[in-house]
Amino acid sequence: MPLTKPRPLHIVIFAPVDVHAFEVASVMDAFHEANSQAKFAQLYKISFVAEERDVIRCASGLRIVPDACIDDALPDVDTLIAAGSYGIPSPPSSRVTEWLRQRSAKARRFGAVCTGTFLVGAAGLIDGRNVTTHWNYAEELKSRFPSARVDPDRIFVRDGPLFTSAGVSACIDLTLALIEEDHGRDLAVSVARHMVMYLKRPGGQSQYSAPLAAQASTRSPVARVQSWILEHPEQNLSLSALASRAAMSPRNFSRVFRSETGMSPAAYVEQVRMDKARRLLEDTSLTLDQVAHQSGLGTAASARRTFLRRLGVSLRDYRGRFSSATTTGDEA
DNA sequence: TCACACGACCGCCATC
DNA sequence: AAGATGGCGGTCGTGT
Repeated sequence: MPLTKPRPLHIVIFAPVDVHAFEVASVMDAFHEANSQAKFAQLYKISFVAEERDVIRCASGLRIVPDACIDDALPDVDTLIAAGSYGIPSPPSSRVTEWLRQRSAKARRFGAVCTGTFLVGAAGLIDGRNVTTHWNYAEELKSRFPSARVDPDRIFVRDGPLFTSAGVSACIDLTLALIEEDHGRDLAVSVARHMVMYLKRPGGQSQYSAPLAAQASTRSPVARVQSWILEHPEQNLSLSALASRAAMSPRNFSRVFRSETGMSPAAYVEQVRMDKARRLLEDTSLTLDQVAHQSGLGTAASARRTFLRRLGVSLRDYRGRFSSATTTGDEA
């Protein structure tokens, strides 16, 4: 019976007319770098989509060919990203706004980089939401979408499943944050290093992307607890324990955590523990019981259940498949 | 494999 | 008055 690899997350990048080539390329490069850095298979499948199948002329004059157009079937979209154009994008066609609405509704998360926020806005997806965009167009965004809460000082804003980023190079910060959210801090650091980027930008707190901000000590109680979880996955991380660490009631902590991170405390804890366990399996020769304990997944038996549920493989099979000691060289 | 126990989540309402 | 917070209880998922 063939082993089930973790299924790659399908990233779909939509480009408008006069797109900033840098934004498309850097987002794709960062996800591609994550694939290269990972020792196992493919973490991300990336599709570049435009309204039509024709070659796109970017604002700079660079010409690129879309993988697909919006009429094509795109199975299992995990993350939908609308790229920005040079200046404020002209209002998208109703085909595009309808496509954005339908795709974002099915995606796990969606959003925009730079002035791409105008596109998701035109699709009605930022009403009542916290968003950002290129600082130069923040006022215009506010006037066009008065119900959206626009914060022009942020590099990256997350509001539930919706994410938006500031201009141009901030889309790399956004991508690093998404990678960290999916696969943990170590991979995000590694990708940032290879792209010669700061994982955490120097400067004010407001510049930090949301998941990365968990590193900072002066952030919200939730961010501090996230940081604690990352450093102590083996400890008691029950809802009540986390809530008391944040000096909140369990009910309120649960509520605030979800509103800030888009996921429940337990889901976040499990993701962090899985990430730790995967690294231990890949990089060490600890016994399965030791891996389970050190990652906070309990016993080898309970960790096995978690692995089967999340990845479809047992710990033993995962190590056999992905451990650096047994890498067969066929990953690509 | 099944039943039971427990914890997490979340809607609802009260309170601050 | 309105938003933030906390408690209760029903439901669901998971571990033993």
